[in-house]
Order: sequence, then C-alpha cells, then structure tokens
Amino acid sequence: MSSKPTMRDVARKSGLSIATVSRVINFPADVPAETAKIVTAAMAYLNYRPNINGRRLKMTQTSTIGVLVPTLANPVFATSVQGIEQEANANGLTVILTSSEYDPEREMGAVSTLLNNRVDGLILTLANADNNPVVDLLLAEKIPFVLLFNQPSRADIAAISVDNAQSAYDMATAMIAKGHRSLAMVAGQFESSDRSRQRYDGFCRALDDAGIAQKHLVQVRFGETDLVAPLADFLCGPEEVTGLVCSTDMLAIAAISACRAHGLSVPDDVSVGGIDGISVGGLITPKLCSAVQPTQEMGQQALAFLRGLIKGQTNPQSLLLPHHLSDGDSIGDFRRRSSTLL
Amino acid sequence: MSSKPTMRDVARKSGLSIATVSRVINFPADVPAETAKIVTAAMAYLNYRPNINGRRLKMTQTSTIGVLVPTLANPVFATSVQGIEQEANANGLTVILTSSEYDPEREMGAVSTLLNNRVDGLILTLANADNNPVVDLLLAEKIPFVLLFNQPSRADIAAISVDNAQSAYDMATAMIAKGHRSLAMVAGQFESSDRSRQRYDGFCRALDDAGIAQKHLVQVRFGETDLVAPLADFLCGPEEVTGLVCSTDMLAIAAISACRAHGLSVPDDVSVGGIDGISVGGLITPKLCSAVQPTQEMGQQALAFLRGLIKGQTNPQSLLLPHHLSDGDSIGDFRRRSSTLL
DNA sequence: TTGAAAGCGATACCAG
DNA sequence: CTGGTATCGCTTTCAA
Repeated sequence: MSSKPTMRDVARKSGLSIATVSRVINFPADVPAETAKIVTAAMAYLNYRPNINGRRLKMTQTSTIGVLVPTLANPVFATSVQGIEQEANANGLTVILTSSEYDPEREMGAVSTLLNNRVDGLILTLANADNNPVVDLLLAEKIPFVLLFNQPSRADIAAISVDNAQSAYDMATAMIAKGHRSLAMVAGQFESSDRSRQRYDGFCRALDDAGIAQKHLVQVRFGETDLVAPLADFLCGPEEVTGLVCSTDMLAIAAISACRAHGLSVPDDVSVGGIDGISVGGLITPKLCSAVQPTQEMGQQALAFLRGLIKGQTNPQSLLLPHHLSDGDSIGDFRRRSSTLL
Repeated sequence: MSSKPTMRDVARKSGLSIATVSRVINFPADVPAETAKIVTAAMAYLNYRPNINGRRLKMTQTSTIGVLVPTLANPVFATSVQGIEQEANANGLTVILTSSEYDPEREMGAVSTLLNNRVDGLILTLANADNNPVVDLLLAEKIPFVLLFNQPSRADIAAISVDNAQSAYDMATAMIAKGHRSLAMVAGQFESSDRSRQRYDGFCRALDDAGIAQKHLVQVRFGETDLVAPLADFLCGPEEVTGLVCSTDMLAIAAISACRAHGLSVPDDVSVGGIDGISVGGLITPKLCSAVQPTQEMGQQALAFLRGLIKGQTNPQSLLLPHHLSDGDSIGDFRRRSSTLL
C-alpha cells in the first residue's frame, strides 16, 4: 500500500493476468478494447506508473542515451544539448547528462557512468577526439556514439562538426584581404580543446600563405573571461596587432570587452573574428561578417544520426557542416539567438 | 560471450559466489583483501561493468535525480543545470534531463517520464509554481522536489529563488530616483513564466509608490529576440519612455540592440535594467548597476537542498536569496561570466 | 568469511 | 484472446 503499485497490483485489481496488463501497455492493438478499458481503469485507479527499470533490465534496448559535454556554462554546448533533448523527447528517449568540466581526466569516469546505465548510445564532445581512450573503449565495445563539435582525423568515426582549420583559415584570409598584416589568435588551451588547436593550425596556414611570418597566439585558460591583461601586449603594447581571430564566439565577446577596456573602438581600431561550431564570423572593418550554424540543430542532427547507428541502418561517418563568411554582426547574431526568456 | 558479462560471470571466473562479488563492489571492507583481489582481477579480465538497472530494480533508492527546465537555450537555466550536474557528480548521482520548451502542457509529461524512472527527487523550473498539477502530484506522491527560480506563494514548498517582485520594485525605484518618470517593462509571457508576472507586479508597485500612473508593458513571446518592432512605440513613437525595466538579462540584451537599432545610445538616451534569477541589474544613466547571483551556485544549492529532503533531514522550505543593486555593467558582467571556451 | 536463494518489476515465450 | 512462468542483473537476508 505504502509502496508503489506494480503490474501485479493492476492485474489483481482488474482480475486479469500480468501478461495481459503488459500487453495493453505495449501492444494495445493485440487486446480487445473491452479488456483494455478494464485494465486502463485499474491503472488509473491505482495510480499505476510503469517502473522503467524493470523493463530496462529485461530488454536489451534501454531507450536511454548518454550525453557528455565539457560544460553547460558555454551556450554553444547548452543549446546543442537542448537540441538533443528535444529530439530525444520526440522519440521517447531518455537523456542522461554528464559533463567533464573541460578536464580530459574526467571523461572516462563520466562515460563509465553512462555505460553502467546501459545507454543505447552516446553523444560526446571530447577534449581530444584523436588518441582518446574513451573512443577506443567505445569502439572496442561496439557502443554506438557520435562526436559533436569534435573533428577526428579518422573518417570512420561518427562526428558532426564544421571544418575547424578551414574556417579559421578562411577568416584569417578574409582579414588579410582587408589589409591586416598583423594578426593574433585568441584560443583556448589545446589540451582541453582540439577545436582550438585545429583552428590555430588553420590560422597559421593562412598567414603562411600570405607570407606573414609573425604569428601571435594568446591562450586562455578555461573559465578565464577577463582578457584585458592577456591582450595588453597586443592591443597597446609592443606587439601591436590590428586584428584578432578568436577561437570561439565567447572568446570574441571577451576580446571585444578587452579592446574597449584598452580604449580601442571595435571594429574601427581593431578587428575581431570569432569561430564557433555554430558560426564562423569575423568583425571585419568596417562591417562585421558572420554565418551562423545553429547548434541546436546540430544537436538534433547528432541524435538523429545516433538513432540510425543504433538501429544499424547507418555507418559511422564524419560529417562536416559547411561554414560561410558573410556580412552581418556575428556577435550580435549570437546574442540575439541566445536571447530567450527566463 | 557476445553479451555483456554479469556478476554471475565474474563469480564463475573467480571461483567465488555472486554474493561475494556483490560484496567487494558494495562493501569492500567486509571482504578480505585477498578475496577482493581475486574478484577485482576477474572483473578486470572480463571487462565487467555493473548493470545499474539491476541494482535500481532491487534497491529503493535509484541514486538518480530528475531535472526539468524550460530550455537550455537560456544560459540562466543552462548554468544552473551545470551546477546541478557538478554537485550530482560529486555525490555519485545520475542526472536525467528534460525540458518543457516553456510549454506548461509539457511539464506533466516530462515529470511522468522522470517518475517512471523512479528518480529519488526532482529539481524543477515550472511555468507557474502556484496551482500547478505537477506540484500537486509530487506533493501527493510524497516525492522530494525543489523548485528553482520559481517563487511559490506557499511557504512549505521547497524553492530557491530571488524575490522577484521586490527586485523589480527596487530596480524601478532606483531608476525613478535617477529622474525617470516614464518607464516601460519588457517581460516574457505570464503564462509561461510566473517570474515575469511577479516582476511586473513589483514594477507596478514601484510606480504606484512614486505616483506614476502610466505603466507600460511589452510582452514578448518565448524565442522572440528581435525587439525592434515591439519597442518602436516606446523608443521613438508616441509613448516615448526614458527607461526600460526588463524581466531578464537576455531580454535586456535584446532591448539594448533594439535601442541601438532605433538610433538611441544606451545608456544616454535610454536606460535599460535587466532582472534575473542571477542578477538584478539596471543600466542607469550614466552608470550601469547590477548584482550577480551565480546561477551555477543556485543549481548546486538546489541539489544540496534536495539531498537533504531525500534523506529526510530537511523540511521543504522556500528560500529567498538576497538581491542587490550595485554599480557595474550588468550586461557586461553577464557576458563575461558566460564567456568560456568551446 | 562465504554461499544459496528469494525477490525487485517488467517482458515475452509458449500453452491453453 | 489470455495466463503461467522463466528470465533480466543485482542486493540482501539467513545459514553454514
């Protein structure tokens, strides 16, 4: 009485068998409407609630998927998880959420938890997609998974991202075309973001192709949002630059604050470009340019892809979403997109 | 062989019983080091991974908690979930995530899913905390839960929030003190956010107390981020106002964009104030004022509170976090706080 | 210190 | 169309 009613209780109440109760829940079509009505009434009367854990134990599929992101404090990941959640909800899947806090060491633990839960598949954003023990484990255990935002070098791993190196290359090249000869890249730490490294590689290649030898790099620790000091040398010190290429929109926003703090007007005195999984944008004097790839949709895509893998209808494959440079205010777009109600 | 190893396999492999295996997993202290070593070796050899669903079925506690937020696309909720996740992780709890998309109709379904999962407790941000069937259900079934950001009128419901009405009152009052006589409130739809209504109430009270009869209200649909048209009447039309009080930081950001689009400089031509679960801030000419209550910590607090409820060590109680008006750039602070690495 | 065995709640096979 | 029953993997007495 005090404890929750089970199928057994419903069966007793309705004078039918537990097997029949199970049928009206799972295969209503296999049961006469009359019978179904009796059972349904009993369920309602008892306030019955199927215990999904019983089902999970019995079935091979758990209808559960695991998600691992660095942090939800970054809107890029948060909105992608929102997309995953939406798509999961539409397909009767339950989402278990974990985060690594950008710490590669914590990834394995988080994934272990997920696997102990016997998730049907995983969607992950890892610090480093290559040479990652988590990836090896998943591959070995043949658990379906798709990487989100990571761009692994192996092509037979399921992944959804933009071309990180190329997008940075394009942005730097565009800034160079506008006349900039002295550029700095603002990036996250490579250990906790392979995207950063890939984008930096693209940045360097662009400068090489333009015959610019001097490459500046400002690396920012995760969580660091005050770029006033880190950028001092470049904005008003000896290494004066005229343009910044930022690894992410969030860094670009922070960089803009720093520019203003140093008395520079953006984008008049300095140009700032931010790259994201969602957007490749540059503040290029005198107009800003950007292109937005909604991360929410990327999340939905990732789950759709994962569902295909789980059903065995699809093969793992790396998907590169197109990126564009176009006119518009990248940062403004970003902000506007994020602007929702509390 | 093809299927995952179970405790039975480990027992067989180690020549011990399944009960002993269970013991080394759950009560290592109750087992001789020698025995434990054998079992551990067998587990490693077999690549054993406990199936949490078996345990969940047997135990009354599932070590799982359910979370429901309107959306993760709003950084306020996303960071709070991040805080929950962090705290859960630190306590060996698994988080199941759902979202309502701001649709009150979807709340019950989401909570049902959570309850079917037999979560130990819930953390929820509801459209309306009062007269909510979800709350009634949870109360009736005696499932521990804590509301986050909601400020229910009943005091015996666990909740963590700021004083919505009072914070809006304070902000409006501060703006009036600066000389503003014509103010408008920018708020979300009341049906999907009781916070909005409570804040609007505070706004009205402030105007009443100041003897200002004219109260302007601009209500914005969820997802709407372009306030140029909605604010046209107030920013350059017949109803010219000199200050905007926004229900959330995100709305404030959108409002600022709209001001600029209308050729107004912020905060010279117009003042904008944003209220959030995290912050009560106003852009008050000539200086911005704000105070930040980190939502991430609110999430952590919520989970800590919930754990107390689950253990029966605490009683449900409504907690109001203090809010402040102080100097600083509310919007800038917000952005800086959000600025992390991809 | 260890093991046998009884469930936890649901699914699904196989008879009736 | 319906019901009995074995089973999923694990926890937890109760004996040995």
